Amino acid sequence: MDKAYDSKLVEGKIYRMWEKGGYFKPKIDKKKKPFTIILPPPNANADLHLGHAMYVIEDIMTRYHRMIGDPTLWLPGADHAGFETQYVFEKELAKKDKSRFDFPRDVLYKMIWDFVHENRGKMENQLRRLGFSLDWSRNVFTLDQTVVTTVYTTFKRLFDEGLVYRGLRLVNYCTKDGTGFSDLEVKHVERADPLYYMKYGPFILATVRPETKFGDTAVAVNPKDKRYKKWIGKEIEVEGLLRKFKMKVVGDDAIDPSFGTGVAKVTPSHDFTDYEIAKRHNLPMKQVIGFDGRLTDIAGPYAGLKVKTAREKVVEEMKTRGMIDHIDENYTHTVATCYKCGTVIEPLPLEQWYVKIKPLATQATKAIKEKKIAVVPRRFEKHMIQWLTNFADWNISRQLVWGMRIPAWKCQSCNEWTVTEGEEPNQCSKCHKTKLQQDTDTFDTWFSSGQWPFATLRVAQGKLSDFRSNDFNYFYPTSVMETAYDILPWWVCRMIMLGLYVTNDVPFRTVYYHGLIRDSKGQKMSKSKGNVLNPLRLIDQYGADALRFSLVFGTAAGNDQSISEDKIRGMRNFANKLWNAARFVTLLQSETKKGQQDITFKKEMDRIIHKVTSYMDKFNFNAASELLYESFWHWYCDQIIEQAKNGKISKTVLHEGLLSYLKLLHPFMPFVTEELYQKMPGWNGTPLIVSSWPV
RNA sequence: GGACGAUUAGCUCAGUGGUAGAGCGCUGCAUUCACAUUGCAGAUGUCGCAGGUUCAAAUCCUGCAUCGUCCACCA
Repeated sequence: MDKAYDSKLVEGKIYRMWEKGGYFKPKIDKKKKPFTIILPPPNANADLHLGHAMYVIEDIMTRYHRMIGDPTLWLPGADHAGFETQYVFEKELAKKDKSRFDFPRDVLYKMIWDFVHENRGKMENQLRRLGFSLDWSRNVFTLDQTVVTTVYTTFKRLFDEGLVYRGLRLVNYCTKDGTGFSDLEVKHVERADPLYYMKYGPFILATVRPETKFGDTAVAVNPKDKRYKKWIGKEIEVEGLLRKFKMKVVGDDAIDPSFGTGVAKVTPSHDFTDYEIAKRHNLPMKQVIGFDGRLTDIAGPYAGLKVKTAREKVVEEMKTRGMIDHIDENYTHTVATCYKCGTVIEPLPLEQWYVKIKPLATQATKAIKEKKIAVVPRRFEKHMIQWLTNFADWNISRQLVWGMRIPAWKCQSCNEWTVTEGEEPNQCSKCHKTKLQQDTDTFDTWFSSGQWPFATLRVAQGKLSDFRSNDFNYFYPTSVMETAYDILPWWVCRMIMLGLYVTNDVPFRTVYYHGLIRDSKGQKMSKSKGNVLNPLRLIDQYGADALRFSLVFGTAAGNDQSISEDKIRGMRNFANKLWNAARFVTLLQSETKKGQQDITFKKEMDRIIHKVTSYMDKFNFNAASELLYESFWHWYCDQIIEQAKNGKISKTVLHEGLLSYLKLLHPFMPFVTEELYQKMPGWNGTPLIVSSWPV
């Protein structure tokens, strides 16, 4: 054996041995309760980042349960990541001076498909480099036909039961990316913008968006506001930029008398509050901003201008015509922006598919409150219930090509929608006419990933070999969902809602949240900041075991952590310590002489085994790793090995102790422990990964 | 405006009722001893602040401060 542990010589070889040996596949035993984790599917076309390495917690659980004898499945997958991927692909197109509009839909789809599949293997090999014991024979892609069919079936059932409906309302629309979003994809940022006090008939009113004035259909005041009470219900005459026009005054509680002058213009097509006011007062809608982010014909000479330019021109013209009273230049407010590209989100009126959330969320909340799903750490239970209580109906339509096209066809005669489980209908379900046109939109990616736990396990449904068709019945509900807390509303809550709806059972019995990884200064890692640490580089330099151990050591569940290379180096040293302790033990000649401290040693070893096991069962991997590190280094190595040199501990007992440590440490540091286990004298030929946990 | 988290050794963080902990760093000593990716010895903290509960509080309660995160339609 070499004097130092060299991870490069070991990791590839060991992983191939595991994979070839089929050790990642569960041994199904109907009499035993399985342990199941579904890996949160990384984007198929993107490299892993350090955050993905936190899934090591799932590998720790998986390896532990495999060793205690549970039929254990950790199922891998890849996400087509609709919007994210199309966004990246469009950037690639832009480099070649092309855009998505240069290609027919099916050609574009094919191009993105190829793009994704060229990159897909990369991510999967990175998961292997981390040592993840995923059952690759069950690998699933979100666009696999069986998954698509499952998602379509759910959509149809939701539609048939009135839980999905077509609605025309204001949508969060990014005019740059050309798609609408759900509320969650909107990022609110604080910003300073001029607040224009403009003359509006008999009033002066404040607005940051004078360019939308062509879409005004009323003026609103608070009904309790004494200053304006007499105007409510009356019509006012306003000198506009285009012409003189008449405008109704309505009283509405949404108006805050203390803001501005207490008078607001109502632009129902471009403001959520105004839209609500319009609904209450039956006001017409006038769309002045188009989906291209330019003003429509309603804006007369300003038509065709982009919003920003239009605002400047409108303000300029109003200034020269004395229509602006004054401008508050120090006004700060929050603006809705696209979470991806930062463009200001325009609320625009658009017909979309919505999931009625209330009935689904009620079920989900009930399941959490009744402890059908345990939440680790506990504090996130409150977050989840808050989210479930506050969710608005979910817009699942996206104006994208990359994704599952919505299986809904609109009748050209009666305008009714026919929804199927994917097959093209030959007639309208209402009027039976045959001229139908499919919705051009695709599903929000989260609508499909929200069904991931059962969609993955149902993947075969009798179509493939037998052992897989029974997966759903055997492995569902899954044991643990382990993910970063930042996708709690996007993903976890939706999985619970859709899981309960479709399967009548929770999708997982426990949800464990890990924190985010930040750089050594505590800042969020991002490509633009240039502080991203590549997990592969760290693995190359320190070994996968060291990286893995440093991610769980000293990290409480749900807390963010700053990663530092110093820490990883320290854990590499620990792997090396393990290596050398094992080297020492293997160098010993076997003998049967008893040592006077043997009993005491065994007792302490038992205590450690018991403690670590109990920590594992309680999801306290941090405590387990610390106890193992501390006791192995400073007790087993510093004291026991020294005692063994003096004959106080027998060599047999020392050897047994080491075997226990290799087993206990295996979930955390699978490579070095496996390598050493197989080097131990008297190894019986069974790999450590499928050996039994010490008791 | 609301919610949540953090505040503990120089740095990064564990610890949730019973005499303050780890990693890294620091100081001194040790080198043909399994390991210098090492060993031995050592220093360092009124556990954010102020009250309260308790025989006992870093830990529970109340209030405050600072930092951070998420949410929220003030035009």
